[in-house]
Amino acid sequence: MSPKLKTVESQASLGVVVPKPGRSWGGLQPPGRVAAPGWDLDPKRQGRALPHSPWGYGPAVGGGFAGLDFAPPQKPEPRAPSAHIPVPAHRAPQGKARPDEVMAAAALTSLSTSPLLLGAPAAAFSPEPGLASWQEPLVQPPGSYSSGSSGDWGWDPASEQSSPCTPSPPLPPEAAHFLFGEPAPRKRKSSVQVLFQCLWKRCGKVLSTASGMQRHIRLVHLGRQAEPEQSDGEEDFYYTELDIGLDTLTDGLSSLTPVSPVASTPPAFPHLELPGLLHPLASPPPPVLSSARPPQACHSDHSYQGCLAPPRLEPQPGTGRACVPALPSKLGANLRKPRGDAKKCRKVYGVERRALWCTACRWKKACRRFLD
DNA sequence: AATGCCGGGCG
DNA sequence: CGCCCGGCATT
Repeated sequence: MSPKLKTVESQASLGVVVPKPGRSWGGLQPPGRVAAPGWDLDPKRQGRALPHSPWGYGPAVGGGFAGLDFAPPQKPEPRAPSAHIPVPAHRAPQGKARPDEVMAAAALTSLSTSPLLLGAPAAAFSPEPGLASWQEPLVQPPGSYSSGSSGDWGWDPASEQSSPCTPSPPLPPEAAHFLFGEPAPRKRKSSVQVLFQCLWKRCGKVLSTASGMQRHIRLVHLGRQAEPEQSDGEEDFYYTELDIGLDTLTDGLSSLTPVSPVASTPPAFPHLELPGLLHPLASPPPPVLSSARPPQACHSDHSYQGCLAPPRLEPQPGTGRACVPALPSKLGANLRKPRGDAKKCRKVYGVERRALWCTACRWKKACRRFLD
């Protein structure tokens, strides 16, 4: 009879995705990245049936939500946000190393633990090379501004108005650390920064810690005040992780080749909470470019991981294109937009996870999540 | 071939 | 409107 049973899909996605009435965006992402579990769907024809359980990422997660009748997800196993990345506690100096090696090792060890050599921030990371350390208390110098929000920073593309430039101090060294790499100075290579992005409809807030994100969701969206302890874990459902290739960032930031002259208005990436750094585009003329703002860490290509354009960076649809100073709007020309090179939902999530795309993308419209 | 998305159709 | 897709420009 009916050729396509699209209703099935929509219901499936909506039903599953929306634990609460009124919310429709179901950009939920399985814990951890791309586990791409049982999506045995055929992206081609097939009426794009969704996988049997869009968010049932395997039993490992506790299989809380596989059906339509799902209730607020069972706490899917306290997702240790960045617990993956097993950092060997320490490369224990081998007993039988050559003397010089031992020396080197010793030197390194002392280096990494000596506060003196590291300047101030020593306090920020525990002696134990830890993710744990940065996850929570990071970005918070012992005695300085410790406002209500206990230690997670974040920036909020959507509710920008709140305070684009929170009265924040010059940017403590810790922050720099955070920006440029990892919390702990060691653990150099192939590092991945994990951020947490709120998936609530028009929010998109990004925080550095899962706990912070949970709190955000709990308070702002769920309107609860409950103690985190007695949370039922529903918040988990409303945010996702963003992986950010730090290497990319570091590269970009440190070795800024004097390229990308004008126009290139790359999406600022999340951690640039620095008031001035943010909004290279939305803000008026660059108040002189002293030596300040680096062109930006990534202006194209492979660095998209670090450039996940924060959803909705633009101030308002109404104001028209206040940004993009140059670019003599060749709009007159019927030409389409040159096709921004920002990675769109499709690329980011892949066809298989179409359900995670923004609506626009799903409808084959201009992507609204990763604006150019 | 894959992507991004305009233009347009349908309920 | 929301939703979807044909089809075309781009990559």
